[in-house]
Amino acid sequence: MPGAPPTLATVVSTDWQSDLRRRGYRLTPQRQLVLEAVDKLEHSTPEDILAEVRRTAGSVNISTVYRTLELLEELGLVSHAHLGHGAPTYHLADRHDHMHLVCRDCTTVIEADIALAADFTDRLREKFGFDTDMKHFAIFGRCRDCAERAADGNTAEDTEGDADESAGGSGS
Amino acid sequence: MPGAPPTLATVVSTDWQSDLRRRGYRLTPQRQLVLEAVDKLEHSTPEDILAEVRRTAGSVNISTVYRTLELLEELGLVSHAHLGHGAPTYHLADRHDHMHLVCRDCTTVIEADIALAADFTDRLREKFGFDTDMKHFAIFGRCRDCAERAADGNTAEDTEGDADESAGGSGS
DNA sequence: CTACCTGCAAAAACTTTGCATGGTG
DNA sequence: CACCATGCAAAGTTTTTGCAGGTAG
Repeated sequence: MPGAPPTLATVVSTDWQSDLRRRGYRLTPQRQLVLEAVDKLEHSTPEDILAEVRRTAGSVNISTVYRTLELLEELGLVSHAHLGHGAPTYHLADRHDHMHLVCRDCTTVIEADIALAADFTDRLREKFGFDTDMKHFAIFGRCRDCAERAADGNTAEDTEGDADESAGGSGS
Repeated sequence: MPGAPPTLATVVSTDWQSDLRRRGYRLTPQRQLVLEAVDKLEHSTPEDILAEVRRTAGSVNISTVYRTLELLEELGLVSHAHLGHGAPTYHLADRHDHMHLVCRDCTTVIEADIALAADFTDRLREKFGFDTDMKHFAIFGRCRDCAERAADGNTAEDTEGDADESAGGSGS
């Protein structure tokens, strides 16, 4: 590998392809495009990914996206998380060592370093022998703005975006 | 009802009915049965609840269960949690002030006191102003047994029960 | 009696599967 | 050129919605 600076895209595109081959899978444009879309979109549902992929290859089918995501996850390249009751969101496994704080009112997703949970996960390990992965499910609650709004004694339903009903991947 | 000892069932059946009426809703057998089923089953999916309700009223429809759960949640009587990627589980809002530690391998659900998360949630409040509800989403990870089994250097797929694929409510 | 509720059926949202064609290695 | 992967369509799950008749109050 001469000269190319190790951007994330490069890092990703370096060895996963041989890994695929080694395991008897094939390298296809669809698989590259799905991986790139996951990389680019950061927290995206299968539908989001399909839309992104179709900007380049319009004929790609949703079932291919599902099959590819499953494969890439098996290879350890991507992971998914549950941020709401809807579709799971996918992201590169490497980047993304953070938790998701999801606001129940406005759907906002705050990304927080998992180090913040270290004491907590230590305690769970001591007490239950439980080895915690804080990244897989959202941490649910209420963000500062919505908490203040609620405390302001107003009854306003305002934004009306029940996080649990639709925490897609649109917002960033 | 005079003299009845305040069992949980009694506590529940005391004032929610007047609350319903006060808000213009009606008291129906279906609603009572759904609430009782949620009480009895503890961590139950809509399907579980339907099955339980039908033991008494065989003609009740699944859509009534969904509508009723939504209503009861609005009234603050029940809550739901996401323990896997599948159906949410419902429980009485009063009882159930604990987190769910869900094992990714064997699907086991450990119930842990939320006090264990106090430091963690305090930190999230300080740092982000985020008011955390640890009960709404599962804490994902690996239980002691499965961790040991994995560490034992065996490659066994053994139990094979991907929690994320089907974390129902069976185990207690 | 009036309005809210329910059961039923159809639709919607999300995923999975079968099969014939096409492209990778 | 052998097989794996894809596109397409159909089916499977889970949840929501429209409607006509039923029932609580």
